[in-house]
Amino acid sequence: MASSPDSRVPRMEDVAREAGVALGTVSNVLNRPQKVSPKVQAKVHKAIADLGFVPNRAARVLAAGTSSTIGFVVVDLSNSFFLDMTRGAEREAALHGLNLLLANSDVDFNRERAYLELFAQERVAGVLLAPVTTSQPVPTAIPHAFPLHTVLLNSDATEDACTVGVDNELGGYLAARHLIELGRSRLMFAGSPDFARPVGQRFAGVKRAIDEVPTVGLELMPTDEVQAEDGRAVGRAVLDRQPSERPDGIIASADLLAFGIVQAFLSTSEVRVPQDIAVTGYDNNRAAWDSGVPITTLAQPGEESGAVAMRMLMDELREGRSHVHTHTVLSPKLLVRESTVPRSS
Amino acid sequence: MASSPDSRVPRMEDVAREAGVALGTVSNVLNRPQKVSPKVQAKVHKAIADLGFVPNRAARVLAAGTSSTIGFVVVDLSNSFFLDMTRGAEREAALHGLNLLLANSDVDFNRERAYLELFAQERVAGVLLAPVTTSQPVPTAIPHAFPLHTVLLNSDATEDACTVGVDNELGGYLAARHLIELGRSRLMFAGSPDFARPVGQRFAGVKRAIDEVPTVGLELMPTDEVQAEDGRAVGRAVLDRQPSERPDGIIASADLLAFGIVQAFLSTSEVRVPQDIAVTGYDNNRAAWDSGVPITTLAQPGEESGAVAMRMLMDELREGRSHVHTHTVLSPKLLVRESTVPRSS
DNA sequence: TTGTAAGCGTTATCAT
DNA sequence: ATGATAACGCTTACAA
Repeated sequence: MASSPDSRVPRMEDVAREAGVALGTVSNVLNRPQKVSPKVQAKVHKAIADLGFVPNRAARVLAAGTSSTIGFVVVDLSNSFFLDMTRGAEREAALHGLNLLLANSDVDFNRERAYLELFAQERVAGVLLAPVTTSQPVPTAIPHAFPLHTVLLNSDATEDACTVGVDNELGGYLAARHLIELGRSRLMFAGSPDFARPVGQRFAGVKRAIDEVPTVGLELMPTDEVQAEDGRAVGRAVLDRQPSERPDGIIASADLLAFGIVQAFLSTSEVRVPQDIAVTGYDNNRAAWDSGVPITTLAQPGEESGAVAMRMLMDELREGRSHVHTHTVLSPKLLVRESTVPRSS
Repeated sequence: MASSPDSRVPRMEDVAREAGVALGTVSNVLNRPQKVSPKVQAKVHKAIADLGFVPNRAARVLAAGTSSTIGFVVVDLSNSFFLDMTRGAEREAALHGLNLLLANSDVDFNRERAYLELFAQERVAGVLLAPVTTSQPVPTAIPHAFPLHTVLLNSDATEDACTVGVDNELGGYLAARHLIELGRSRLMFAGSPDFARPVGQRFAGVKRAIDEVPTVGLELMPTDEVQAEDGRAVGRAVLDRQPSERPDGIIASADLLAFGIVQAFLSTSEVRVPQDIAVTGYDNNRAAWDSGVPITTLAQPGEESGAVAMRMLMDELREGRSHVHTHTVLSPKLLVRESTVPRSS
């Protein structure tokens, strides 16, 4: 048998023949409809439908030298902050006829690099990167010397790329300020400032707020990670102390951490939240929503980050050589819930 | 100016020249290393590194006619069941040198179709699809007559494609059976069997269990959606009744629903969970984990679904014309937690 | 291993 | 609009 006689994938040439027009006309119908009369367009579209023609993007990218897809490498899709970013980016991309493809690095630096490499090979128009964060100042932005237009999300300003970040120092400050205004004076910060750069920044903000009020003290309670389990450990450690030795306000560096802390307290009747100890989280992570006691947190503008980043990327693509990297810093918003202020009803 | 004199993107030809070998040899080094001597390979790799050469996949796909990337269109990445699928699929793909790109349809049928179309245009090797579920028997599997190898996840068997699903009827049965064995006899099913096919199947399973025991009654409590808010509404409705009119066991068709129900009960002291009313959820969704009272649920094998689906897809790709669609049904597992059985300690 | 060359399915340009 | 044709960057086959 020479080759299956059936169903070869139709090409533009086949569509042209079927519609009785020139190949170039089919291409025009698809890419520059305004250059083709409505009657001819109709014929072409009918032929496309009849044949089940699906344009070949590989050929398109190769010939045109440009792609209309954007790649987004995300550090952790299970965190709603990052998932929200993809929503914002996607919405913005759709407005401009761009497609968004996702890759989950899952907090694995090697996978992050592999996906960036993949997108580079695919010659996507550009990439959005919410990088694996470490305690390093700059997250080793773009791996190879390849001209891959990249916007960094949830990142600090760097010379290598446009960035959009959230003011973590401010977030820490707002959390501490909130507790201080509620009259708390023995604060505890749960989390390790060295764990990741954002955590260190939040801690710095907390310290700034504390330094403004001499009567307020701060204690650091390091944790291994920032999961609920680590929070429960913190909670138990606090419960093991004499009541007079306990803090009256805890600033957790992540929602899941706060969640675990609250959970540990709720499992006993020794400590009431927030009456005895108020607790704040960070991220407004839906995975920690609606816990027994809703947790006061700092909402990170996820969708906005994604949308802003996508716009910055489009600017960069449009500007070409004359482009100068820019940096946007968005502000977190304090969401007061029952873990710091009892329900008023 | 003719064209920017600087940094043109290097091609294989440039690598070949730099390394002092033939173009075909560079291609071989990349695709069939065993055909090239180690010494030459080293030279080529050095040239690739020096030039910062990044192979062009568009050209590769076009020339070879095959791609090594798989597209995965996911209905709802915020549900950990589906996110787990992507992890399983990715792990399996990586084992065989395939890349996995994600697209989030976000429960939007139009976006689902658009992404499938995109993957078809990209000529990916195949696609995995966790479709938007409706109450229709078959989720209008593959949109166009294009030969896009597709495996459906979280789906019932269909003639059009390979599928891997989870036995929802069994899940409903196991949940009801569990409550019955705990001595509950006035059961309530929260959720609308018509909302989506899986819900209807879970309800059928519940009925089967109920029918096996004449002394147990079942009541249906429809909801609009399956979110925490709908659960709170169910909880309030139950609380509004006389205690004697209340169920002693509630089977929620989703974790968030169960979550809302439990929350409503916890906010009063009228009903204790599980002593007065036991509650089960469905999905083992991490978004509902670690609630005040951990919720008994049916864990869906997410990672396994993804891995199995990817393997089925690879079989399909390998078998070509002789392929016959197959169907796998995985079983959910009952995870007993405190919303049905009080902590033993 | 080399060197050559025929595709792969588009885009884009040209004169008609 | 047409018809023809040169890219685009790679894979693959072939003869040397």
